[in-house]
Formats: sequence, structure tokens, C-alpha cells
Amino acid sequence: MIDLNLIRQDPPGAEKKFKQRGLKIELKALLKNDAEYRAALQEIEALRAERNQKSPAAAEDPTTRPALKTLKDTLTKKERKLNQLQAELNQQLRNLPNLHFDDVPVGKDETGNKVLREVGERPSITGKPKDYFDIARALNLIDTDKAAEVSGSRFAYLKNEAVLLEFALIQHAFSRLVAEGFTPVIPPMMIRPDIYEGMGRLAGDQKEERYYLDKDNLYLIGSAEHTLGPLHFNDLLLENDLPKRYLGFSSCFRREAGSYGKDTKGILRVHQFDKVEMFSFTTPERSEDEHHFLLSMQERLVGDLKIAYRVVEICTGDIGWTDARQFDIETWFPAQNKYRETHSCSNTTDFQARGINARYRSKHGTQFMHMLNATAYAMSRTPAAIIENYQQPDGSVAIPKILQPYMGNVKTIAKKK
RNA sequence: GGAGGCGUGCCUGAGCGGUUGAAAGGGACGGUCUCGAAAACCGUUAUACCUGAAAAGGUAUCGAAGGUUCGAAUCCUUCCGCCUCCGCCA
Repeated sequence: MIDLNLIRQDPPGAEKKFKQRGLKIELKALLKNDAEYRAALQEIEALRAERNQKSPAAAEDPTTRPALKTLKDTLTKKERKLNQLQAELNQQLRNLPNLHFDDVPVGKDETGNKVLREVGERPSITGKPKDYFDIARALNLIDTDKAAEVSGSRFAYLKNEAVLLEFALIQHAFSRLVAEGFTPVIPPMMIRPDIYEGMGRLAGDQKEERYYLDKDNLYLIGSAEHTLGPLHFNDLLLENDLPKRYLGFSSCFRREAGSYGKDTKGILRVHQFDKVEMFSFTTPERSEDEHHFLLSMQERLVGDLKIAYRVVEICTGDIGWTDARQFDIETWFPAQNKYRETHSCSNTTDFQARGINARYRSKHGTQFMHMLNATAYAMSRTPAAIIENYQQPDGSVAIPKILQPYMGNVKTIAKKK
């Protein structure tokens, strides 16, 4: 949730940023509500003060009670109205995204994203590169036809080496990052609505993206991020505890409601996939550094696979709801002849922390932490990138050296007899 | 699914109608002592909002929302959450 004080301080500035995000948000109604709320609050507080002051005397002198009774009745009426105002105000606040940093590139959609650097060499493939999905099917690694019959579109059976490859990636991510001091976590994959709301993940049009279990009043998470953040729900840490870094593994569930027709073939966009995710809690002073640290971890993980990638800073029109700044890593897909998003890295500043009341204590007092999240490896997309980049002329797929130890030192995935 | 219990400050935990923002212990922070540290001792230690230049004052907060009352952490109702036992179960 956004800080109301920021809105009060500079309404035009906030409106400008919302506009840069492509949102038409008028703060006029909200500010009017806020002013009304504060006026009403003042009035009520004066009445309460009067009541509190006179009440003790009523214990001895019952004749003063009728007057206090009328005072109480008017108070009740006014309090009801105050509650209503507050509820409205809260609703309005929840519909506001985070404010991005001033130097985030302005743009209306993903075409406005800024490429920061390209790293690594693209593979030299003789002939026309084959699509990862065609290769995978030929090698009996993915079956979406059967999955469609059993579960519907955008589901897949991963089989054979695709499974081992996924486990290898997971193990590599954990061994690398646990060595860096990240705490390994397997978080819950379902979450309560109020916590989810606090994480800012039901706001805007994100709600449409979630699976909801009506019978139990629970949502399926769309990323480990969603339950890693609430690891410090209602917590008060000490400044010395920070930064706190976690590495979570979870399945991710997404309805892909707005993506009809996009990536319908294959497994780049599915309702369910696994992901290893980094999550950091830190101080406001250090959050930009932490953001770059997480990004550097991502580059190392992609670099380990020896696949070409580029780092992109996401522009205002494409940035996430909760984010003050977002980087993506896009990985090279030879057959598509372009980079595709495989990693995302976000600094949500205190936006999520305010929503889940995650604070820390420093010499300057108690304040909200800054919270950041970053993909380590997203399954299906990363294995797809490996398959497409490591394809061999004979139709087999080489396995990145760093993953071989996790796969029984097998060097290639070849067609089975 | 059946039966019962419980939700208080950073934590543990007392309080069960009126000087209770809330005892006590722990933790954290500051100080004394020390070459330094530990121990011991002394002190400090909630948050939000409102008025105010400040000093200060006011209001709210004991799971949440309602209700009873002049007055609620304390009584009532509903909801939410947690725990224990039994049953079922990877």
C-alpha cells in the first residue's frame, strides 16, 4: 500500500507518475475524502476528550449521567460516519500502485524498456535453428497434448531429461545462492486474501490472474514471492538483522486471463510452473544497492548456463504494480531470433512492507523495511532456453557443463531407441 | 468431521467494569565498572493520527467488527485465527 503522506505532499507529482504508468487516476476525490476524514476526526476527538474528562465524576454523582448519555449518542452517530469515510479512503488507497523512482525510463509499453547491456555469445547453429518445442517433442521431453486432455490448455507433462534438467537447475540455484548466504525456504503455496492484499498482489487487474479456492477462502500463489514476503508479516526486526535474504522454491499458478493467443504453443506461458525465487528485506538506504546485488546474482546464474542475455530496465508503462524499479533479464532464443523474458528483479521499496506491516528498528526509530524480489530460475522458460541454445545438428541437446554433475554427468539428451 | 481451550506491548506473561498504555520477567538500547569483554548495577524502551514554531497537549489501539454502560483489555453477540484431544490421512 502506498504512503498517504506522499500523496498529500505532492498530489500533482503522484498523478503524473500514475499517468506515466498509463493509468488515469484522479486524486481529487481521495484528497477530498482525506480532508473530510480529518475534519471529522478532529471533531470526534474533541467530543471523546470531553467524555473521558467527565466520566470519572459520574461514578460518584449519578445526576450527571443523562447529559453524558446524549453526548455518547451524538458521538456514536459521528463515529459511524467516520468509519465510512475511512473505509472509502482505504479502498481508494489500495487502488494506487507504487510510485516509481524519478529516473525510471518513461514509456508507454514494453517498447519503451531500456536495454542496459547485452552479455554473452549467441550460439552458432548450422542451418535454421529449430524451435525448442519441436526439439523437445522429438526427444519426448514435453507432452502438451495429453496434458490438454487431462487438465486443459496451457498445461504440460514434462518427461525424461526435461524433469532431470529442472531438478538440476533447482539444485544449482540452491547450491550457488545458499553459499552466498541466502536462507533456503519452501513456502506455502496458498495464501489468505488479507495477506495477499497486503502484498499488493490482488490490486489493479492482478486479481484476474489468481486462482481462488472458494471453499477454503485461499488463493494459489503466482510466485514464491507472494508467501516469502509475509515471512515477516507483522514482524519487527532490528537493523542489524538486515539484509535478510531468502531463496524459495515453489510452484506458481497463473490463470493467464489476459493472454489469449499469446504463446499458445509449448510451455513458455503455462498455468503452472516451478520457480526458484530470491527475496530480500533491507533498509531504505540500502535498497537500491540490494537491487543491484540481486541483479548481479541473476546475471551470474544465467551466465553459468553460458547463454546470451540482455539486461533491460523496465519503463513506466510496463513496470509492475508494486515496483519502484524493475529490471528484467531476457534470454536469447535462437529460433525466435529474439530475447525473451526469463527473469525479473523488483524493488518494491516500502509498498509491500506497509501492507504486511514488516518493520525494523534502527537508531532513528521504527520504520518499514524495503522488500525486493528476483527470479533465480523460472522453470519451463529456462529449460526451453537451454534446449534451444544447446541444440545439436543431429537433433540432440547438449547439457550445460555446470548442470552435468546434477544429471549423472550425462552430456547430451539424445533420441531414445 | 466430533469435543474442548485460547488470542494482551519486541517476546513470554499478569490483569477479568473506573488514576491500566497496561504488573513482572526477558530482550534491545544508553551508562557505571573494565586494558577490553562477560557478569553485576543504574537508567531508557509502543505505534498512528490531530492541534502546536516548539514545549506540550489530545485521541485511538489488549485478534476484528458490532453491542451493553456515564465509563470496557475486562460483560454480551458475530466473525477471523491459533492450539489440544479423538477420527481420517501422505
